[in-house]
Amino acid sequence: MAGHHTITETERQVEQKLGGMPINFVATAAVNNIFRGATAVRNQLERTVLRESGLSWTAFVVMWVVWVWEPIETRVIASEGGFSKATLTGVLTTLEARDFVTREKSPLDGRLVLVRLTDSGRALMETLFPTFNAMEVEIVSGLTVEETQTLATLLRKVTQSIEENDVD
Amino acid sequence: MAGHHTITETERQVEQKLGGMPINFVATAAVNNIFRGATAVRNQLERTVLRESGLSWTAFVVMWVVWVWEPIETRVIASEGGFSKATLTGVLTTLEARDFVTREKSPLDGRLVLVRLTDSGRALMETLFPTFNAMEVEIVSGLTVEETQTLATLLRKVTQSIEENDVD
DNA sequence: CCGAGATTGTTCGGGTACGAACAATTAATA
DNA sequence: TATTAATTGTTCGTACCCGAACAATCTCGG
Repeated sequence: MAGHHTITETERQVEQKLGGMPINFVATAAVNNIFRGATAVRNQLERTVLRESGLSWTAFVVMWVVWVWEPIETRVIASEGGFSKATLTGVLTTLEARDFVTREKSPLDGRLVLVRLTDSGRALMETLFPTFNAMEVEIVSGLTVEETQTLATLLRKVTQSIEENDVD
Repeated sequence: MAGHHTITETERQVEQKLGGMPINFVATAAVNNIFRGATAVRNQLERTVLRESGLSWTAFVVMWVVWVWEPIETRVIASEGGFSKATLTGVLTTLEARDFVTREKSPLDGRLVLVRLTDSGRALMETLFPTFNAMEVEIVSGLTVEETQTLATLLRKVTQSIEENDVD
């Protein structure tokens, strides 16, 4: 399913479209695969483990961060999860309506909102996370432990490099 | 900005939440980093090169696939891009309204729809892709060429493994 | 021929996803 | 202590994003 065309086939086509323009296909391949991998992983997890609980990927990430660090400020959740605060507002509203989390104003800083899991949310994560982790293991089962660690390290380098440049 | 908490800190918290349950943190780290990396890469490209052209990430991917392979059937675009056909319908409608692509029924199979770039769409890609590629190069600039290739290879393995299991 | 079954793109409904504008609150500065 | 500046979460508008249901179309056994 991963693409009907081979890589060299695609490269040949692109080179032809651009005449002699120098294109770095190694960089293109890496970026392409990051995104294709992320989509595949996300869809796989949403279609299997998350399906029965009715959580989207993002909702699960929010639940996980809150579960580990509660009480936690919303700005930290957004930063930790890698999405915007506007997105987080919507997801938190959904999770609150399903009685998985609660929102409360910080007593020390009126601008901040603290998020906690409800008992029901905590119970969900205690059964969901082990199942989720089992699927994560299956997802990287084609890689050795060393390769899995290398993958994580390389991706962390890319992410850090982007986020450092962002500050400029 | 990539997370206020260190990895070991998080692992300690999770282990405490789950008592003695065996969790594979290497798999978790890999999956986390795939997704954080993809989000960072996508946002970076959307905020820089894609911004001025008014294309979203997905719209660009569609444009790119069509540019390389036109005329192309919509089902191939969806498969190649890694998103659902429902998503593609919406994106194609947007791109058609902006006069970047055209849709036409296949003369051989009435169920299929063939997509092509307009002259305007082709002109856009010819100037946009080199710029896009330059940013891709910058994104992986923290990695050596060998590391970049390794990253692509490992991600391809993960994606393939998922998509092979999907068929079952 | 023909009807059951498979395939394709669209529609629909609900849930993200983002930037920009906003009001509330706190911090910084004179 | 005022007044400006910075920070935070929400709202708004627009654009994805997916699964499920659907109509149109093709396939293939009989």
